[in-house]
Amino acid sequence: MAEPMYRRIAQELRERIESGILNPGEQLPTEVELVETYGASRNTIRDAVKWLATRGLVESRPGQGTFVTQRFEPFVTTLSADETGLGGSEGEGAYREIRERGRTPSWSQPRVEVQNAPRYIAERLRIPQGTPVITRRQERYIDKQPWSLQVTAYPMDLFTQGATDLMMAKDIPDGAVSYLARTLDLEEVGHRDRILVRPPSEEEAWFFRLPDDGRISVVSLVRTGYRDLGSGPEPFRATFTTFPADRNQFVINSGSVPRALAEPAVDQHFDGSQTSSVRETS
Amino acid sequence: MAEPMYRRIAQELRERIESGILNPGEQLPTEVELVETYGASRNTIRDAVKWLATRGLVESRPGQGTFVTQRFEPFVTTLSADETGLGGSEGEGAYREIRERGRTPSWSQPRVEVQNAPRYIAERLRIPQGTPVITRRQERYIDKQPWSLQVTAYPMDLFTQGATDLMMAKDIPDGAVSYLARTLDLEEVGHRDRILVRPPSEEEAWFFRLPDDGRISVVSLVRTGYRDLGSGPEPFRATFTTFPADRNQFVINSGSVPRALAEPAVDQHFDGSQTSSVRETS
DNA sequence: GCAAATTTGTTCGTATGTATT
DNA sequence: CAATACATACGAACAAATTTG
Repeated sequence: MAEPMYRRIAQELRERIESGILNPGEQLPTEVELVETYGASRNTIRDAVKWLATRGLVESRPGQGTFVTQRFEPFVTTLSADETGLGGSEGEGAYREIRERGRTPSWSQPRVEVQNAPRYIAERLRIPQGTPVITRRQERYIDKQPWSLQVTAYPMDLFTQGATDLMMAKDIPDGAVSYLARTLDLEEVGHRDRILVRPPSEEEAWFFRLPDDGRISVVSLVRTGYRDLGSGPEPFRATFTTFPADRNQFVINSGSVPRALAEPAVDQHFDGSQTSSVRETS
Repeated sequence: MAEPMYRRIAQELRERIESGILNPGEQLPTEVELVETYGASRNTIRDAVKWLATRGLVESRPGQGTFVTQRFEPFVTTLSADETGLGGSEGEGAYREIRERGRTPSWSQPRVEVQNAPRYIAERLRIPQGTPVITRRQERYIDKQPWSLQVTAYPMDLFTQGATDLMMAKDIPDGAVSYLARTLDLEEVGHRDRILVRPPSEEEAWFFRLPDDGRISVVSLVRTGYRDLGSGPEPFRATFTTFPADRNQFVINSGSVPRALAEPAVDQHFDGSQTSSVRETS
């Protein structure tokens, strides 16, 4: 009796899902059917289903029913560019990687804005909060599915000094970094990537069609690009890219590694091998 | 009337939390108090509180009350080792980074096991599933708080060929990679990191004290190390490290970047600037 | 295009159990 | 042991979304 009834029901449904009796996309019995099957009240059945829904095992749709959640096939992005410029998560290298993997990239026209740097930009560019910066924002798709949201922030200086295309709401085909190299003789001597995981913003949840309970996080990739004016590396751009965490993986190569593009890893927990006994979710 | 009552109540409580009227760790009014405040039934109040709990804003404790969730200060791990070997997420480099940041690392004695390679190991080492491998497993702490779980798998060959310490349940002070270099003249010519985000296993949820609803994911870092026997890079070890996603960030340096260790980034969404109107969570 | 049937969503009331102080 | 606070469970009614006839 330690286990409450709604949990026992949830467990049993869970086993039916994990053993493959109920396949992804399939409909669960309706609430009324479950009431009859388990001899519990409808509220208790609903508690059980909600327990499963919270854990992402099922999704309920009003007027239709409750369905086993569909998993996405993960997409792999290589953060380190190789000698040929393949990968790197940005610009043409990223799109080439997608094509190399047999899929089709597409992207929106950039939206350009001058805004007063909020904290997360100011910190990266080492400027006071509120300083005007140019931001270029783009939605990126794979096979027409929303894949990532990208925003890059540049100090206004770069525009003043002649990089006028930064303010144009059109693609820079060879990438903004090489445009800046061409135009201002500005060389990116290095960059630093930060990776963090956080709940989606409303905009992100909407764009990626994530459930509105924040259960699925986004991976936020922040790349700061540095130039050197003689006194050490100084940031001149910050790129913020977000990816839904449930269908993206990232790869970083270092030194000599196999030539082939990395395949998705099995997205699977490595539990305590044979050590752990049948410990159930308590 | 479009918005159900429990959502309006949840919204109002949420605003009280986000505006700082209710601070992290503080207790919410009890259910009975909320019943009086909002003139709703206790079940409706509970629905509102559950809505907040699902999103990780509050946590309920039986017999005590409901409290605003405490956030952790993020810890930053540098995945790319610098010239001095600082960082790199493994072995002494990782512990040096922790000390450099003014915190204290500790770790468990490794647990060594010979097990039949499950799929996620077999795929990395490119061996058939079920082949025996040596696994070394370690818990790692920062300031006594659980920080990460690490498992490294090696092919049995390495042991057979003389790397007998791999099977000893004691620390290899300078790291297993340099031990293998010393003993077998095995050079790691490169490695590939994979980063993915997934719900915690039961063991992980327990070790990291994560809520049991799987709301907080773990970041899984998979590093495959390669050697070269003349026919291109071949994997000889696979290290799986998991970190709770809500309190860890990762940094990868490339080229010339500032010397100082990277500080945590503001873990904050960049919403559609001024574009988005007052769209509420629907 | 509409009405009926189906299915989940919201809300109330009530009673009892369990954990903590 | 008593008081407090959240957890579980039942029953009932009506609302809202969707599909079907």
